[in-house]
Amino acid sequence: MSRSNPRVLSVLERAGGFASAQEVYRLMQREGESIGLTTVYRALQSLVNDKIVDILRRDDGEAIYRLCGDAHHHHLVCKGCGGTVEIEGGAVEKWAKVMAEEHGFRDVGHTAEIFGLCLKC
Amino acid sequence: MSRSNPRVLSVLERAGGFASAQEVYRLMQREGESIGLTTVYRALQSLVNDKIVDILRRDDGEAIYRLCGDAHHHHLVCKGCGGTVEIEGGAVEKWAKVMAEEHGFRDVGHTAEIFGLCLKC
DNA sequence: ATTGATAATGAAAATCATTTTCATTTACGC
DNA sequence: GCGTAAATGAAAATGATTTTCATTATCAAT
Repeated sequence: MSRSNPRVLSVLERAGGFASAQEVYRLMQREGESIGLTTVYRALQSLVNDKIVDILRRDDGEAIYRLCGDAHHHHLVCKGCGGTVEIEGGAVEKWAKVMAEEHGFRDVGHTAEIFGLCLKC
Repeated sequence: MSRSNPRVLSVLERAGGFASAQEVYRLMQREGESIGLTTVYRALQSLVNDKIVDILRRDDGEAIYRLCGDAHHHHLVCKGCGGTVEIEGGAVEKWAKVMAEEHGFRDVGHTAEIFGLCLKC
């Protein structure tokens, strides 16, 4: 019953542990892998069930799948050129943990992103 | 240019300050108000621009619009029931500011959300 | 009141991610 | 080989949201 297709997992890893179903599909196509979009969705769903990946939502509502246990980082995104810088987020981790505990939430994750204009833009 | 339809705002208030566009539309229909779905979307979008309502996402990706005070805050969202708690984010504000400065970014904003399971779920 | 410009409206069509259907193929135990 | 259950994927369906575009309301200036 496990449809956790290893090829899909591998692509997600190579994508930096962060991608939408559509992106995973496009990546595999570009690499010449033969796979259907349906299978990508099913594999990702299965990985979520197995708690190997986390599902979250982008601002536009598209689902993005993130490897669990990924030492996760945050992004500084430039609104001008779209460039991103990975940044350290210790303060955020702590904040999320404290806030969740304070309200009795469990099984918590978080997202945090900073956007602005970089030096060049 | 302000399309912040007061009828839509009123419905959102009466809905407990929390509803999706589709729900607002259905509510207004039920109350015999004549309005188009498109207008509901535009009104809500306008209210978001005017920072009168907040937009966030349900687990299924549907956008929900929520009345908010002017104070910039963050959300603790339950993956189970969709309930949200407004939380204090001083630590995040500081973090965002420091990180942006460190990389020479200007005109910065940020998003930060914590999600998990609340006590009841 | 009439005209004209501008903004608002909403029905219908388009878009796009995601899910479902279903016929076909693959894998595996016998 | 044979049969069965799982996996696959193309195509259709779904559902929220956006776009298009023709119509209507608003309102200031005459």
